[in-house]
Amino acid sequence: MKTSLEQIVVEARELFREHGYAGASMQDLADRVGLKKASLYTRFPSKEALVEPVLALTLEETFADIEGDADNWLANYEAVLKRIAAELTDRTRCVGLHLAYGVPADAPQALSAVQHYFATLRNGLIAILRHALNAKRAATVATDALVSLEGATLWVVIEDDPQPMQRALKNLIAEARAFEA
Amino acid sequence: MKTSLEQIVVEARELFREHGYAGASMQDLADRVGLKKASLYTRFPSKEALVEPVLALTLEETFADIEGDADNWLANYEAVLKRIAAELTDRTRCVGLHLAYGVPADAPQALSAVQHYFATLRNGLIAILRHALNAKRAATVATDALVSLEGATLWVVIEDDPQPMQRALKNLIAEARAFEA
DNA sequence: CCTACCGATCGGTAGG
DNA sequence: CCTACCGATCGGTAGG
Repeated sequence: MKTSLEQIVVEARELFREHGYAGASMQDLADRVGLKKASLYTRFPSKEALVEPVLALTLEETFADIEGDADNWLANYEAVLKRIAAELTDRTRCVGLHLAYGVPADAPQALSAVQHYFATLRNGLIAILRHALNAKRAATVATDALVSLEGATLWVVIEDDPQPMQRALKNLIAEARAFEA
Repeated sequence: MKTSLEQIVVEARELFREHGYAGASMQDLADRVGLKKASLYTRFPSKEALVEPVLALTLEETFADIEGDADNWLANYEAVLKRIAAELTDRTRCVGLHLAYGVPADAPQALSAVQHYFATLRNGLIAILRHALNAKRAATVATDALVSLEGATLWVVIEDDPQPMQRALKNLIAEARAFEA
């Protein structure tokens, strides 16, 4: 059975999420997808080059089937937040955050992939919120929404406690409902 | 000049903060403190054993000169939150969060040190808040305060933007002031 | 897509 | 507190 690119990216994401950039090894990745390590290098030129597709896939999943210009912005906003929260709770850690913390300064491609990931995530939320808020307010609300969801992963990681995440999600949704004039 | 234990712990913390558990190497640590790697092992039996003192030192700094039973709880609460926020902004990353994400499952001493760190941090905040709130409410408020401060490190790390952290701090302090009857 | 290998580095230890 | 070393593993490559 052929090993697809997506299969490799999915497994790489799992490794980055669990072990961080430094802790994820190309040998582990090869074992997971059933290839020899050298064969990975026919698809990806380096470990660093895996970061961009890993985060691109995650963005795709987060915004799949979200119509940015529909006027049911509240439903879209709720859907995206719920997806993010569910992902962080089910998978325990946030790949993006783990990479933001762990990608070394001498991996510029990976660094900019991480920046782009969070910028796109935030911009996606801003675009939805713009239907109810002005630009400045939408930016603040989107930024703080990501702050509380990412921060809440802490308790999932260390105590296996999803309650802070659920509380954050509930508060964010309640806040958004109040925006509807 | 003798290399003190504290010097080693301080530098180990810097390495864990910057590179995470897996990315921090004992050789780097030895170079930083001016010892040969083997000499580190006369003080600490393993890399894993560094985690506990690193986090203990951080807790000490966070709660230094805070009198838990004074009735100026609001000043204490503000002081502790400001210290945490300043530390996270100045040093860019949170050691505790980086370790929470990165400590491997086969390092049980380190894992429990991380759990203990966040439990103690939260309990310290709860003890202060108990002067104004009941137990359940104090626990929720303390947990969510840590969530927003830790989450705000994201933007410090990736965009070098301290504003979400400042906003989180301001909101938490405003919230606390409202608790005063 | 493989076998086989590279130099570098990892955490940790022997022995003084 | 050092020199010198251990086996294991790292990211990556040569050559087919």
